[in-house]
Amino acid sequence: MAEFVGSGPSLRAIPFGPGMRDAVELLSSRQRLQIASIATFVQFPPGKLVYREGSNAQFVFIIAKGIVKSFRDLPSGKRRVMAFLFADDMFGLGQSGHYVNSAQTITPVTLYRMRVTTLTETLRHDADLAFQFLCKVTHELRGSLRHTVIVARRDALGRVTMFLRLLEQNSHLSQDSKIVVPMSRVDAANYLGLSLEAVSRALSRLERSGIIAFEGRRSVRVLDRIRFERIAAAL
Amino acid sequence: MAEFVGSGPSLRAIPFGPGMRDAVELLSSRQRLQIASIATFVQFPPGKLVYREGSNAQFVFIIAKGIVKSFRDLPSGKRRVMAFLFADDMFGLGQSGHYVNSAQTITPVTLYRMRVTTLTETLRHDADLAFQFLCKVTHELRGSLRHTVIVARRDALGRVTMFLRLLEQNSHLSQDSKIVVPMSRVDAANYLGLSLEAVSRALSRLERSGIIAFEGRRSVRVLDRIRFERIAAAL
DNA sequence: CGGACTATTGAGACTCCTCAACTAACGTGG
DNA sequence: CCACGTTAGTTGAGGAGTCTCAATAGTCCG
Repeated sequence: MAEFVGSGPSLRAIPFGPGMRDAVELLSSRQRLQIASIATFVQFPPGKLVYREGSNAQFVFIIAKGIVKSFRDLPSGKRRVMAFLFADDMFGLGQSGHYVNSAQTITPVTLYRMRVTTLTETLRHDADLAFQFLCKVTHELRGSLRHTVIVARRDALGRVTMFLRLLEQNSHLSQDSKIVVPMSRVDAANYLGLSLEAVSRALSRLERSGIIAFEGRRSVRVLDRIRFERIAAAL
Repeated sequence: MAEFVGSGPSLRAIPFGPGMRDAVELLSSRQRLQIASIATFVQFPPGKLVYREGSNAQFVFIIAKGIVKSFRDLPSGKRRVMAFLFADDMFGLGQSGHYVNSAQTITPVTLYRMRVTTLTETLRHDADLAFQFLCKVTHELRGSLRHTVIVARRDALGRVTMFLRLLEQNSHLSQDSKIVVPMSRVDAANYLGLSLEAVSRALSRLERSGIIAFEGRRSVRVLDRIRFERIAAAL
């Protein structure tokens, strides 16, 4: 088995209990080692399909590094991106042994890969670990609810603005109002339930209005935080 | 403490592991008794606010009977219904000790109420129970993803049709294509991200097209299953 | 440097939202 | 039992916004 980077996998989440705040590394070093002991270390290039919707859900994954999209293809041929997944996120929990979404890498990605059966067995014997996974999935549920709120908006401008804010909050790296947009416009559009033209137009309007400024196509800086937040909140 | 009905609380969900299918009662009778031992039995009339968004998240709830809506009020005054909750559903898992949504009863409701601290303590000492809660939250996460797919559609007709299908799958009682719609048009509209006029028009169109027939305002029968499913799938 | 892909911009059609009026249903009190 | 008021739901007309189709510009990679 390959060597594990750092101190092993982690699960970023905000617990539901009182007295804790902001993002928390859920796992103790003991728990990280425990997961590491049942996980395999795998790497993927960008654009690689990790698994396909409906296929046999053998593995659960935790991201060590990189970005993954979870998506679903609809009968019409449209594609819905259900979530963008970052470091310390978990994915691959299916339904009745089958994946409900497809998963594909966006950047080069490093994953911890565990057999569902092995993970299940481990969780059934370690209450603390199972509880941390519960916190993590609850955290993902909240993320999904936020996504629903974004998608339910009618105006493209507001959706795109909320999306940028989401990326900003997510990337621990975002310094001095610089937001990295690691995915393509098409992926963003599929996440937001918009056409890519609408995404492009909304970004253009934000730029022309002096609210944001592009630094290359994959990086934006927020110039007018007041108006930025006003648009995001005006739903 | 009041007496508990039946065999105690349950958690309906579809596990992610292999070899299981369809809705499953997650909890063993031992686990039900364990939850019952830390839960209080509470009843609410229709339209009663169970808790308010942002307030202190002291309790977690499991529904024994009745229907609850979980919603969020937006700055504009609009209301987003994030989920309708039915028997054996759990709700009240907040963030950092605060509820992220408000919860309100729709029908008369009977709830199992547990202190978060007590539940947490229990889960930390019972790996099997924690694992079942994990399955349940995973199940709710899938429900939220379905919701996102529905809301991301542009056409009101399709959204309303998918909503009816959702209700049909959810209500264990739905016999011979009769679907009970227990919530108001406004609640449905807030769930679907539509105006109530749009919901009303969509239902009217479905009825005029001969696809559904109303039996009172809160009950519909699917007459043309083929076209019904075609509309639901045509996104 | 060329080609394929990604992204931007423009014009017309369609759908939903808003505003408004109207109808139906329900519960209350006389 | 009925009249009334309140709430819920239906239907209509105009305006705003996005989607689609189409063409152009920019970018990445061989």
